[in-house]
Amino acid sequence: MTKEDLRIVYMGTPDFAVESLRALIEGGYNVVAVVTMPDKPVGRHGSVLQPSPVKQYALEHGLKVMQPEKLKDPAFVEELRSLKADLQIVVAFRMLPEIVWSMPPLGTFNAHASLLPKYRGAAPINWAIINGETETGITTFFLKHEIDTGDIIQQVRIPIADTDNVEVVHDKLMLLSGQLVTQTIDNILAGTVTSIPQDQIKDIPLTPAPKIFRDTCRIDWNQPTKRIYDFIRGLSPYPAAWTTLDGKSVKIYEAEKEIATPSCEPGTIVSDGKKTLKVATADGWLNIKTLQLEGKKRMPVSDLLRGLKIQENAFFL
RNA sequence: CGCGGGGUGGAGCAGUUGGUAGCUCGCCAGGCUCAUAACCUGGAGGUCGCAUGUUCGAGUCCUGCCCCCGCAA
Repeated sequence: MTKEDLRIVYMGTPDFAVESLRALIEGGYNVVAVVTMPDKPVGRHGSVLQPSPVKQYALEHGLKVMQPEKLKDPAFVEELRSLKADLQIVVAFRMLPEIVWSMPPLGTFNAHASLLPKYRGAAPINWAIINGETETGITTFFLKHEIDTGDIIQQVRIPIADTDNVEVVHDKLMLLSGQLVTQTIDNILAGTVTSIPQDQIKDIPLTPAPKIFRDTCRIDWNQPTKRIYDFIRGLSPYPAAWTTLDGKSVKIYEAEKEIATPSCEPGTIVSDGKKTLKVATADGWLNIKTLQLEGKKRMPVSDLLRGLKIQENAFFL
């Protein structure tokens, strides 16, 4: 079978998933349909429905788009079956029922943004950075019942620099995932795939990467500098670590570590009123560089300090 | 029609009960200095988001619209 004959159904939703779809289309693969989330309201006020990034790309390229409300819906399953796909590929989508992933003869594989079995779950990039990992990567694996536990096909790894935030790592992995997806297909076609069960990989702590909610993003200034530093970059630019000042929320996007013994309570703000604003932690300081006050735009600390007068004993909570 | 904050010279903000705009910076010119995110002097730059009204007169009040942001999804 050649790649032109191979009938592929692609499933994905956000920007991250567009890159792999693009790699397929530009690589001349035969994508017979794209499955993505139904249009959802986006934004503050309206009930305006937004198509997912994957749907937008698919439409621009004249691909068939399916947006089932429920993946177990018989009508959807029937339509999927009628496509006679040989292979299904999932990137940043959602949990699939067995009836769907077990359908194609060659199976269904997923590209996941971590070095499985580490960081199984919805937010692998965030958690890898939050936990101070120095490397991560992309893993392709065949789907099975439990999420992100399938047999591993291929992996690529990249280093995480101490200064990388989610945006940087996300973009790198996004590009890599496109390459790995096409490589994986080629290997499947060539019959050179030897997938290995994840439980054969020993001596690795199974750090989970669950979906992140707002409560999780609140900064605890009683933590050590390094922990908070990783926490901030692991949530930047989205969903963003936050704290409060005078009862208002403040998102912090960028900070620098400063080693120096704190002489005051964690959370205490020290500022020269011009260029710098630093906060005491359990064992040092964090020099805040970029932040955003509730109702304001994101801005550098120096901009903020031109207008806002920090009080003498101000502190973050 | 989900709740809320905001749109004022290049940046961030003030502007009291309506009477044509101010602060901290930046910028330009000059001065001082070995030097500085230093200091001094002078200067340019705003039809106060848009459009309607009310008024002798509106950034400041009414109405409509556009845009930005926080929460919630």
